[in-house]
Amino acid sequence: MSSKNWLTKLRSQGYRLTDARRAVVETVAQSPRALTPAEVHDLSKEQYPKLGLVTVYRTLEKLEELHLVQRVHQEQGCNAYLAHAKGHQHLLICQKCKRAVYFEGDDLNASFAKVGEKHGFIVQEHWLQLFGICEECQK
Amino acid sequence: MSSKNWLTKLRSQGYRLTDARRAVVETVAQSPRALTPAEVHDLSKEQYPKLGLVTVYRTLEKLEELHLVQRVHQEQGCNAYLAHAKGHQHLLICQKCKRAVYFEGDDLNASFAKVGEKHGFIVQEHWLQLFGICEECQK
DNA sequence: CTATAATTGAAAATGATTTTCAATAACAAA
DNA sequence: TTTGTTATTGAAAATCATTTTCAATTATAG
Repeated sequence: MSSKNWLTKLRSQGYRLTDARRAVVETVAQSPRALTPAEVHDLSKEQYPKLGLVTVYRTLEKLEELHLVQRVHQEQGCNAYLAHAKGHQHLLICQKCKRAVYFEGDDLNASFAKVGEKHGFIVQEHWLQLFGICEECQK
Repeated sequence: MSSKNWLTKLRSQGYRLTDARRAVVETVAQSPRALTPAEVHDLSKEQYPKLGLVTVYRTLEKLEELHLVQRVHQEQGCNAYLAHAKGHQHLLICQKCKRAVYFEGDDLNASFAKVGEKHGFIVQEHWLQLFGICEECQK
């Protein structure tokens, strides 16, 4: 989904479209990797220099609420945001350049339910992330 | 591994055994769920009231370094510590009581490598956690 | 028992995030 | 358009978790 659609969705939820929001949305929507609020701030200021860090936090909060971005957990921290994929997908993250790629894993659900059963649990959610080295970084 | 073994390991690494450390170790070693530093502090003070929160942080840091505990990531936060399992295991966490149970998933490695391949990645690590409701909490 | 050096807790410092607030700007309605 | 209302903004202050500093304490080697 492009940044234009994100703005449309924001608007349709009653939020106003401002230059600050446009800058944040563009930055996050086109990033190949998850970004921290501070990174979003730095990058977005190139487009809109007046942007305050507080507004970045507030905008990311709204984007998460609308499921346009998701929080990504990594060794280095758990406060980075990435454009959300449609449906339930999992992440493959490059340990070098941090590039994030979504993949489906629907065939796993059954085996997860089975693991739960074995321990008396009813499994309702799962969290799966793979870490490795991407094609680019292998060179 | 019991708290006694943890103390032995600490000692064998040259760390001194103090009442503060004994209290923290006992608390974490016998907990069925991951605990935040603040929770460890509260619980351990029952055994050793003088205990400072700073010492809890420092002790958890050492326990993590010795692979006696691991950090657990959850919706509510990513700063909770749990007794570590032997080898590489995954977690099954109850969404109600937070009880954590380890399970093996070695058969998954091959399918993870395949997913990576499909995207040009060499997969080196993975992160898997299941969330659900445990037997107790289903009642 | 003693000397040394690790460990401690309190207080201060740090860093990330949130709240407060007056000024600004988006946009619905005229 | 213009205007009025109200959401949004950025700066500064407040908060909260974590880390650092430091002088006093205490574990332990000898």
